[in-house]
Order: sequence, then structure tokens, then C-alpha cells
Amino acid sequence: MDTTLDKAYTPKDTENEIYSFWEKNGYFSPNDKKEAHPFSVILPPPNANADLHVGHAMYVIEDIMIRYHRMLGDNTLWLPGADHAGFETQFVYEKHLAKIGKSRFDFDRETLYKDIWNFVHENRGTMENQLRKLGFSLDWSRNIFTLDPAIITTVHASFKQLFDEGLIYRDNRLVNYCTKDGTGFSDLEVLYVDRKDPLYYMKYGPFTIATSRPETKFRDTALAVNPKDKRYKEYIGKTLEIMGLLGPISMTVIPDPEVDPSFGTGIMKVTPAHDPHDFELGKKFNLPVTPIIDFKGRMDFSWFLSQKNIEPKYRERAEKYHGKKIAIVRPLMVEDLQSDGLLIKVDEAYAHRIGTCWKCGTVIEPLPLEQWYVKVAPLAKKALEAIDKKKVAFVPKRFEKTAKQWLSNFHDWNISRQNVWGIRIPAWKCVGCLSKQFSNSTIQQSSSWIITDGTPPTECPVCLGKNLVQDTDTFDTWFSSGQWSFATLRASGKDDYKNFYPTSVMETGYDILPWWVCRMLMLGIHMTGKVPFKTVYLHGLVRDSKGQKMSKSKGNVVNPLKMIDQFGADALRFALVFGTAAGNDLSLSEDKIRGMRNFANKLWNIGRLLLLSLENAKNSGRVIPFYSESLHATRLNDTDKRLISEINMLTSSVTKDMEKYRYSDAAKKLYDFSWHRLADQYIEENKVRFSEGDPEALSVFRHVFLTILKLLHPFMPFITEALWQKIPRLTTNPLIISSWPNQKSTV
RNA sequence: GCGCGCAUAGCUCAGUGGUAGAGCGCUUCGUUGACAUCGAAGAGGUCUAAGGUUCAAGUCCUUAUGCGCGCACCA
Repeated sequence: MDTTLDKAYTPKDTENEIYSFWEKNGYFSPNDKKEAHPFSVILPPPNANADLHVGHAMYVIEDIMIRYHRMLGDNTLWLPGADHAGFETQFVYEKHLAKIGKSRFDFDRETLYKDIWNFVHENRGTMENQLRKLGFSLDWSRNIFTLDPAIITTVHASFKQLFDEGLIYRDNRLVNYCTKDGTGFSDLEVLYVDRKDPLYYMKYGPFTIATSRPETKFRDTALAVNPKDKRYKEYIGKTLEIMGLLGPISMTVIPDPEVDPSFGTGIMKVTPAHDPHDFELGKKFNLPVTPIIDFKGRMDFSWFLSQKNIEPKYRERAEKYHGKKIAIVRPLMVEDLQSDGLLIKVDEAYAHRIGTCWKCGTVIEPLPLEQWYVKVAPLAKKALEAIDKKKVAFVPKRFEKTAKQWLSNFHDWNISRQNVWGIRIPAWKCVGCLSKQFSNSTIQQSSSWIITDGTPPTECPVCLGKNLVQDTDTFDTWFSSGQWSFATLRASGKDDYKNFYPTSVMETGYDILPWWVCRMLMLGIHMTGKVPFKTVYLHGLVRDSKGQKMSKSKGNVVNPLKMIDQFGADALRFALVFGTAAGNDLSLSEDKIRGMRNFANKLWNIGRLLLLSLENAKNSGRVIPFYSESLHATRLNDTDKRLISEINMLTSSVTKDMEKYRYSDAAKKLYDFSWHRLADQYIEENKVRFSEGDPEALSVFRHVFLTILKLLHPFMPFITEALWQKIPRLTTNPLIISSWPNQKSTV
């Protein structure tokens, strides 16, 4: 064994070597000892085709938990995976297509899917190697992809079961639709932004109405007023002839207690096809759902133009508007409203919030579309009960309330996506039956669907027809992700589900609490009868040195790989934990990482001094005994004994912190003790003894330092392992699988 | 409107009712072998405000102010 060390620690030389040493020897896999307690964590699967960002580095908390429990001797599993990230990945792929002058519509479904598959798999290894660079002790032999057949099987089976139980249904209602990306979204994926837009006041029969969406007025089907509003009471129930841009329309005035009399003029126009509130109102009053905007975000006047005997003026207008985007039509309408004397005024800076596509920023259009919905309330109820019965604990505790709030307020969940890249929904329709039912041209009525476990059905159970068409939609990625905790363990082989479900801890960013954690709770409990995890630990967002959110456009993004390259993975890891409270956002600066690199170097040089001293002692024929209780009792002086007592106190205090998820505290104590107590005090005061080869001093120094290496290992796995392997000690185990210290332990 | 969080050193933030902390920055001094990615010494705080609980409050409770986040409404 080479016992000399370089003057400064160079992580680059050692990290890769140590990682492959660990991986090759299977240390990341569970020890499978029968008497061992199970401890399991499932890594939130990063997007398979994207590079890691510094937020992913926060999963270091999971590695700390895992390494700690592995050293405790627990049967420890940290399961890695990669996410196909349905819509998100397809979005990236479409950008890539655009660069080469193509679009997804140039390909048939199968080709497109295969092309995205290849695109993803070209990039997939990158993300995984980046996780390795971070030192994450993931069991790669169990690596799972969200599109692995075993996962798809589980997702299909759950869908069928939920459908059979009546917890999934098909409905035609207004969907949050992005006309640019061509897909609908769940409520959670709509990003609301504050904007200032014109509010148009226009003449509406005897009234004045205010609207920010004049383009929808062509398909208004009613007027609504607050029943308590005295100004309009007499109109309720009456049908009025109203002059519009395309001639007169007759409309009934209906009561709606939700109309705010103080907003605008207190009269609301009702457009069931393009406003969720109006849609519900329309259901109540039996109003027709008549769209004017199509799925590309264009005005569709075909319903009007197909009529006979239209006045030329109106035909001309409709033709002018037809097929154009909303933004183009609005000013045209304003002109026409003015020339018809219908425009009263325009409030140019009306402040409101508007739903946009979280990915591309396009304004979300509520459009009527048939989709699959999960009936959330019964599932949420079970999750709420589990929380109340303390079957799930939250760290920090305050997120329990947040989770409960979400679970109490979820609407039914639209899980259909008009994407190709994803798990296709195992639902088929019979063309024969369909043609018989198909009467209403604007709204497609629900008909009976054939749901299977994924196997294509051979014939229609109703008419025995063989012409069956599969739903072209795929699942919302979160529908499958919501089953990740049990789907993975069922897929990863052997007895993993039996041994490791429910998992010990679910650790992720608080920003996906509603998207992921709540859904895993709901689906996990419903599908398995058990909570999917016993503890939820949530970490905050990584921000820049000034506390600003990182973004590419601001140019303040910290690249974790660059930082690892520059300062080492241990330094980055320690910087992310040091001085960071669970659930709070944290500021990360290069300065902080550099500071932690300096700490790593400090450790390195403590090790270097120890090794040099041991080597000198050996060369002069001294035998350095290993620390033991009898050595302690018979030979140590007070100075040495005091240090031993302090390292024992540190050990129990750090252990307590580890148990209570107080990683920042543990890290600080270790930093402080190593640097300021051991190096600055003990070593400085006893330097002469070391150089003289004092056996007791060196024995104590070695014992204390090895103990520190153990305690620090979960945080800084590379340098601690590297030093550990250089230092003569009793056990032969590498540090990663050596035992967590207690007050009696020898090293 | 509802909910959550934050307010502590110049900056960024920890802080588990018991003598105010860290990282970075700053000042002064110090390089013959552990480390200048260092060492020694130091400056810098009415812990946002007001009230309350307590032997004891940065910490618990109430209220206020400012900032941030989420949700709902938004014709």
C-alpha cells in the first residue's frame, strides 16, 4: 500500500476510480442478510434524455440516508431509474425536428415513437453517468426505465382495475388545451401568469358587457346575472334579441349567483364551449356547447358559413375571420364593432391572471374534448386517512398540511395526453358501434369502451365487430409516475416488493408535492393497500448566491458537473447540505463549494500528517497499538482521554442528527470538530509527540480520524474512502460497508 | 380571498426554550516539511416591531409591517 499522499487533494484522480471500485464489488446492492432491517429509497427518476442540473444534486440527501443505513448494517436499497418524461421529452424532440426543418406531423405514429426512443436512448447514459459522478450509491443492477415492459404492464393493469372499479371514466368537458403543443393537460400543469390585457366593453342588446375575450362572443349562448342584482332582476328568464357582429342572436338571461355584480357591468356572457365556469353553468341550463376556436387555436366559422341565406356583409366578415388566429381576429373585430356602433370603450390595461402552457407559454384554451379522468375524491380520502393515522410522516412537518390541502382540493384528474411519446392508453372503440351512435356532429358522445390489460381485444363484445380502434392518446406521465413506488419494486425482480415495500423514505423537491408525492400516496394506497413510503422528506430549490432562482436566461445556472470537475463531488455535496434546512430553498455559490473543497483538502492533510507520522514511527521501530478500551484505561493521558470523550460525544450527537434527518447539523459538527478541534487544537498541541512517534498520541489520532472518516462518509464518500484505504486499521472492509461507529467501537 | 414560508453579522444562511453561530467577505500579523486550498488574533448583532407565556424567548403564542411562494377567483 502506498502511504504517501500528494500535498493537495485532487478529487479528479480518485473519484472515478473509487466509484467503479464500489460498483464492481456490488456494494450498492442490498446485503440480503435475513436479520437486517430493510431500508429503501427510490430515486425520483430524472428525465432520461436530459443532463442533470444542480437540483438533481440535492438527491445527495438520499445518498446520505442510504450510506448511513448501509453502515448501520441495514438491508439497504436505493433504486435508480430514468423517466421517459412523456410530453417534456416529446417537446424537446420536436424542437430537434424543427431544427432540421421537420415536424412531428411528417411521421406516422410508429416511426415517431421509434425515433424518439432512439433519441432518448442515445442520451440516456449521460444522465446515469452524471449520477455516478455525484457519488450516488445507487444499485445499478436494478436500474429501471419508466417504459420498461414490466412497468407498462403494471400501469395498464392499474388503469383497468380503476376503470372496473368506476374510478376512471371518460368524459367530454373543457380541457386545458395548448394549441401549440397540441395536447390537453391536467389542472396542475396550467401555469397562471399575471398579465395586462384589454377589457372590451360592448353593447349587448339593452346591456353593456365587459369581456377580455371578444372572439368568443360569437358563440355566446346566454347571459347571466346575479339573481340578487336588482338592476337586472326583471330580465331573468327572458329571451332577448341581441345584435352581434354576425347579425341578431337570441339569448336567454339566466341567474347565476357566482356573477359578481360589481365586476364590469354585472352582466356576464356565457360561452359554454370556451370557459369552464360557463361550461358548468351551461350544463345546468341545458345550453349547447358550440365551439368557435379549433384545436389549432384558430377561429372556426364553418358552422356559420355553412348556413344559407346569410347577409353578404356578415358572410364577408365570417370569411375574413375564419381560420385566423385569435390575436389576428381581435383587432379586426374591434374595427367592426366600432363601425356597427357596438363598441363602448376599451380598458387597455385590465390586470388579470391567465393560464398558460407551463412548457411553451402559449395561452391555454379551454376546449371541449373527450378524455379519461380519474375520480380523485375516493383515492384522496384514503391518502388523507393514512396521513391522519400517522402512517406517513413529513419532514419538515409543515408539508403535512400542504399535502392535506392538496388532497382535499384536487379536481378529477385528466390523464389523457395527445402525445405519442408515452404509454398508450389500453382502450379500444368499436368502429361498428361508433358509427351507429354518432349523431351529434359537434360533440362526440361517450360510447362503450373496451379496456384491457394492454392486450388488443379481438372483437367487440357488443356487436362482435372486428374493427376496433385504439385510443390514440397516451397517459399523463404522472399517472405512471404515481405508481412508481410499487411498479418499480415489482419490476426490479426477486423479492424486492416483499422486502422493500413500503419504502422507508420518499425524498424529493417540495415543488412536486402535488404532482408526484400526493399521487403516489393516492395510487399507492389504493393499488397495494399500503402507504408507498413511511416518511416524506422534502428539500427546497437550489438558488444562486444571491438567492435568485436559477435560469438559463439569467445566466446564473450552476452546472453541477463543472463544479465536480473543479472542486470535486464531495465539495459540491457538502456545500448542498451544510447550512441548509430541510424544505427551505438554499443559496449555492461557487465560493461555498470552494470553501467545502478547502475542507476536503484539510481532511486530506490531516490524513497526510497521520500517515507521515505513522511511517516515521514505523521506520524508527515503534509499534503503534490500535486504540482499545484497555489502552484507554492504562496508557492514555488526560489530553488524549479528553479527545476520545469528545469524539464519542460527537458520534452520538451526529448519530442522533442522522436519525432525525438533521443533516446540516451533523455536517456542521463534523466540519467544526475536524478542523477546529482536531486539526487546530489537538494536532497543533501534540505535533511534537507525533514527530517523536509517541504510540499513545498516534493511536488516539488514528482512532479519532478514522471515526471522523466514518461519520463523514455519507456526506463526503470519495475522500473518506480514499483516506480510509490508506490508513492501517483493524478491519479490512472498505469504508462504504464498514460499521457506523458507536462509543465502544474500534476501527 | 385562502394557505404556507421568510425577516439573525457586509452577503448567503444555520439555529432542538438555557452564555448569539457558520460559510464567504473584511482588518492585523505570521511561510524552515500536514495543509497559504494554511495558521494566529480581531472587528462586525437592540436576532423586523409591539404585546403575551415562562425562572429563562432568536426559538412558543397573538398582532402588525415588509418580502417570497402556492392555490382559488378573474366575464
